[in-house]
Amino acid sequence: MVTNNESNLGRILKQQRISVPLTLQELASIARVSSSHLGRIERGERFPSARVLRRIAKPLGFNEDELFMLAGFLSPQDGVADEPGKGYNQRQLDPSVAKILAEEPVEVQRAIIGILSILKSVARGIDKEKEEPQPLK
Amino acid sequence: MVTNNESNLGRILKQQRISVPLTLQELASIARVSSSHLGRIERGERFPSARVLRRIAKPLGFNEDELFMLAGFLSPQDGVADEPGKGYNQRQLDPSVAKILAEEPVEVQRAIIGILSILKSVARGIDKEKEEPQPLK
DNA sequence: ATTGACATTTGCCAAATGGCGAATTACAAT
DNA sequence: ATTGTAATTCGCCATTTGGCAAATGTCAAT
Repeated sequence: MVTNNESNLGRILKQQRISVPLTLQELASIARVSSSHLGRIERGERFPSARVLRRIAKPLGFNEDELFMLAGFLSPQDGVADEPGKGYNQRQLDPSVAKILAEEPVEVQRAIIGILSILKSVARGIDKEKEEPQPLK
Repeated sequence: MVTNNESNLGRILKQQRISVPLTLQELASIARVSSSHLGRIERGERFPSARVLRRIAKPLGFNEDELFMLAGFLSPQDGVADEPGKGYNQRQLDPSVAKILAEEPVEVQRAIIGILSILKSVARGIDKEKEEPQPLK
C-alpha cells in the first residue's frame, strides 16, 4: 500500500511508541517484527498485517480489538461485547443443551443446525416451488 | 505457505458455507472476493487476510471477532494462540452454532437434543437391520 | 453417451508484506 | 568540529496474498 490516503494509523502507532517510550528497535525485538518494517508502517509506506498488529498491540499498550478497529480490520460497532444484553439475542442457550452439544464434534454440531434450518423451512411451508421442484415421488 | 493442512480454518469455513448454504461463487460475489481464492482458503492452500476474513464473516453468519479468533488473529480470552490455526478446541461448542441455537426457544433447543439422541441411537443400531434396502428410485 | 449449466480447481501473474544488511541520520560527549 | 554510538530509513529480495481466465469436475435432463 503506497501513501495511504488517510493513514493516521502510522501516526497513532508512532505517537504511542514514543510515549511508552520505546525505540523502533526495542519494539521490534519485543514484538518480533523487524524495525525497518515497523518504521515503514509508522510512516505509512506499508500496512500492517493482522499478525504484526497483534504482536505490537500489547507492547504499545493497546487492546488487540482496539488496534484492529483503528486499523479498520474490525467494524466500529463490532467490538468484543462483554456487556450482557447488548443488542445481542435476548434469548440464551440452555446450559444443559450446550453441555450435551459440546460433547459432539463440530461437524455434528453444524449438521444439527442444518437439520434445524430444514425443519424450520418445512414448518414455514413449502417455499421453494418456484426454483427447485422437489422430486416428491 | 503451502498446504498448511493442520489448519481447521478452511474446514470450518467450508462447513459453514455449505450449511448456509452458499456456493463458492455466490459467496465470492457477496463478499467481493474471488471464488478461486476462497476455494484455496477452504482447502488450506492460502491463508485469508483480515480484509478477506472480514468480508466473508457476515455472509457466513459469523461475527467478525469470532472469525478472527478462529483464524488466530485475536487471542481467545484466555490462552494465547500465536500461530494461526491453533487455539481452536474441537470439543467445544462452536460459537456460531451456539449463537444460532440460542435464538430458538428452549423447547426447540431441547427438541433438537432429542433428535440428536435419536439419530445417534439409530446410527449405533444400524446393523441390527441390515436387511432393509431403502427403495430409492 | 451428449449436451448444457454451474461449481470448483489450477496456472499464471501483479501487488503487497516483511526481513536483512547497508546507508543515513540524530545526538551525545568529548 | 569530530568521533562514536544508537536510531531510523533505504535498497533489495523472498514469500504470500489475491485476481483472472482457462481447465476440470459435477450433475441433471435429454
